[in-house]
Amino acid sequence: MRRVTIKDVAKAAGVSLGTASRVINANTSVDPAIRRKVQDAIAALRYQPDAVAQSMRRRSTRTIGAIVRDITVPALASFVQAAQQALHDEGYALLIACSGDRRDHELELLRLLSQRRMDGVIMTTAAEDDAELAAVRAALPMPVVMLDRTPPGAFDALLLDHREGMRQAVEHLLRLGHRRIALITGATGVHPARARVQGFRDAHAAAGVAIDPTCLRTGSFTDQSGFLEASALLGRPDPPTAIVAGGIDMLSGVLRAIQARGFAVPRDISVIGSADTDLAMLASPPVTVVRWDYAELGRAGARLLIDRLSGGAALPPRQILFPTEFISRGSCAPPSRQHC
Amino acid sequence: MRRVTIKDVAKAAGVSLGTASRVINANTSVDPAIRRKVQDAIAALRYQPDAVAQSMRRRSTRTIGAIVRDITVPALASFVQAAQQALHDEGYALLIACSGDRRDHELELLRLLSQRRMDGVIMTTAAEDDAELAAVRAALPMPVVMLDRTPPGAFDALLLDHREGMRQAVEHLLRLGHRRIALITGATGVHPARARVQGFRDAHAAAGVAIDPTCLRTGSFTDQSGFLEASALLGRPDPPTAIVAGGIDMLSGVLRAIQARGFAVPRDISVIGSADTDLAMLASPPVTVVRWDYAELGRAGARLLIDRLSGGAALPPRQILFPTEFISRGSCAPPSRQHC
DNA sequence: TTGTACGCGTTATCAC
DNA sequence: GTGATAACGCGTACAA
Repeated sequence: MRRVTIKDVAKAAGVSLGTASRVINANTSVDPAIRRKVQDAIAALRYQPDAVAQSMRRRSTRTIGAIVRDITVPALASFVQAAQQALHDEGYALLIACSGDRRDHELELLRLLSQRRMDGVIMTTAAEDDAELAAVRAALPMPVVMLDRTPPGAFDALLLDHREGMRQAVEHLLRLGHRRIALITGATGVHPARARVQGFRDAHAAAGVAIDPTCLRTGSFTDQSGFLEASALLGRPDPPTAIVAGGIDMLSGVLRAIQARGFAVPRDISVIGSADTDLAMLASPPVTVVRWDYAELGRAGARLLIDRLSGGAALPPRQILFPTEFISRGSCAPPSRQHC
Repeated sequence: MRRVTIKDVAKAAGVSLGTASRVINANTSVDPAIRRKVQDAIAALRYQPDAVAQSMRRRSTRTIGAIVRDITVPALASFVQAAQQALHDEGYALLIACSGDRRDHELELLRLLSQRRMDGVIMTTAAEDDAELAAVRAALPMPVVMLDRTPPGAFDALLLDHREGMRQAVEHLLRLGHRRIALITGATGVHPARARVQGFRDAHAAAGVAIDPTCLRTGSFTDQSGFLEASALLGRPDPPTAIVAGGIDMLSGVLRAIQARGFAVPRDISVIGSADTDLAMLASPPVTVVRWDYAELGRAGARLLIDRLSGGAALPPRQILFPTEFISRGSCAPPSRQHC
C-alpha cells in the first residue's frame, strides 16, 4: 500500500524518471507520443506529486504562516479567510497560529513558522518595541507582512487609519454636545491603540475641549477588558456620557457592562464601536461604528506576500494605509446629564 | 547566508553527522562530554532542525488539515481555534481551508490536503452521500475526523445531539401555545439538518400537533438563507408564530428579516437560535437558543486524531455524541395571533 | 558509543 | 529530446 511516486509513473510509461518529471512540470519540450504515455500512466496510477519532496527540492513550501491574536474575533476571521482564499488561488496554503497577544506564545510561534520553513508570514504582534520580539522578527529568513502594526524595521504592512477614524467618531460626539467622552482601547505599544489615542486627542484639540485623562483607558484589546473598563467608568460618581470602544473585540464587553449597570443607550450613554459586526448592526439600538473592510486587508496582505515571493524580494517595504468609514446609527444622542 | 544544517553542527562540534542527530533526537545514549559539545554548537549556531527534511525522512508532516464551511462563523472559528491549540500542544500544526460548503471546493481541498501529506484531516462535508466526495474521502491515506457529519464509511466523528436539542426547543414553543412553528435549517443531506428535522417532528408528534410542511424550510445553513426563508415566511398571509433558526450562522439573517418586516420579538413572533453568540446574548430581547460548547468539540477532535496517530491506527471508529443545552431567554412568548 | 552510507521523492544539470 | 545522476537535510541501519 505504498504511495505511488514519480518513479512508478516513469516505469509504467517506460521512460526515465527525468522525462516523467519533465512532462509533469511541463517546462521543456518532450515528444508528444511520450508525453501522452506518461500522462496516461499518471492517470492510471492516480499519481500525485509529493508536496513535501517538492518543498525539499525547491526550497519552498508554498505555505504562509499567520499569527493572529484570536481567530474567534470575527474581524480577524474575515481577514484570515480572505487571505487564505487569495493565497490559495496562487497555490499557497495557510498555516494558522493564535498568539492570544502573548509575547511568549508569539515567540514560540515565530520559531515554529521558521522551523517549518514558511515561505512568508503575515502577523500582528503583541508589542511593537519589545526587543526580543523585534530581534526574532528581524532574523526571520522569509518575508513578513505586518497586520496593523509598525514595528521598527523594514516590513511590508497593512495599516488602518484609526487616527482619522477615531477623530471622526469623537468629533461626532463632541458635536452632539458630549464633553466627557471615554476611550477604551488596547496597549499603546501597538499602532491601532496609539493611532486611536491620537485621533481622540486631535478631535478634542480641534474643538478646544479638554480631555479627562482618567477617561482614557488603554490596556488590552480583549472583550473582557472592554467589560471591566466600561464597568469601572460607569460605576464612578461622574461617569462619561459617551464611550468609544477602540478595539474590534470590545463592543460586546462594553455593552454588557452598560446592560449590567442598567444604563440605556443612547439616553444615558452614547456608544461607538470599532469594526462592524452582527452585534453592532443588530443590537437595539444599532451601534454607530468606525468600520473597514477586513477581507480587503486579507487580500492585500496576500498580494504583498505574493509580490515579494515572485521576484520582488528586494522591493522597498510597502506600507498600505486603508481608510476607515464612520457609520452613524442609533447609539449616539446628545448627553442628557450635565457636567461641570 | 545559507541556512545552518545538522552538518554544520556536526562540523562545529567535531563529531559526525550521525552523532549530532543522535543528541538532537535524544533517543540513544551518547557520551555526556560529546553531547555537551554538540549542544553548545547548536546554541552557538542557532541551529533549528528543518521540518521539511524531517517530514521527508519521518514520513510525517505533523500537520493536520481542517476543512470547514466558513471560518468567519464564530462557532466554527471557536472550533478551529480550540483544535489548533490542542494540536499545537502535541506538536501538530493546523492548515485551514474553507470550502464554503461547495462540493467542488471540497474535492479540491481534499486533493490538496492529501498532496501535502497531512497526517490527519478534520472536516465537515457539504453532502454526506455524494458518491464522488465519499470515494475521495474513503481513498484518503490519513485518518479523518468528521465534524458533525455521519457519511457512510467508518470515520471517527464528533456529533451533536441536534435532535434532542430541537425537540426541547419546539416543546418549549408548543407549551407556550404555538401551533404554527417554522424551522429553517440546512440541506437534509447532512446530519445537523436531518437531526433537527427529526427533533422537530418528535416534539410535534409528542404533543399531537400537526406540522405544516410549508413551515419546514431546508436548504442551506447560510445567514443569507436564514434571511430569505424568514422573509418569505413572514410575508405570507398566514405567517408562523415562531421561527427556529436551525443553523449556527442563521440567526442574524432571521432577525434581519424580522426587523425588515417590522415584526416585534417576541410579541409578533418568537425566535429560537442555534449556537450561542454575542448576537443572541446581546440582542433585545436576548435570544433563546440551543447551545453547545464548540471549543470542547475542537479539543475532542484533536484528541481523536492524536490517538489515532499515536498507535491507534486500527482502533474501531469512535463517534462521540455531545449534548446540547437549551437556554431560555426573552425571545419567546405565547403567540398573540390566532390561527386555524 | 561513534561514524559511514543510504534513502525519502523531487527537480535540475549534465552528457548523450 | 532523453536518460543518468547529484543534490535538498535528515534519520537510521549497519559496520567499526
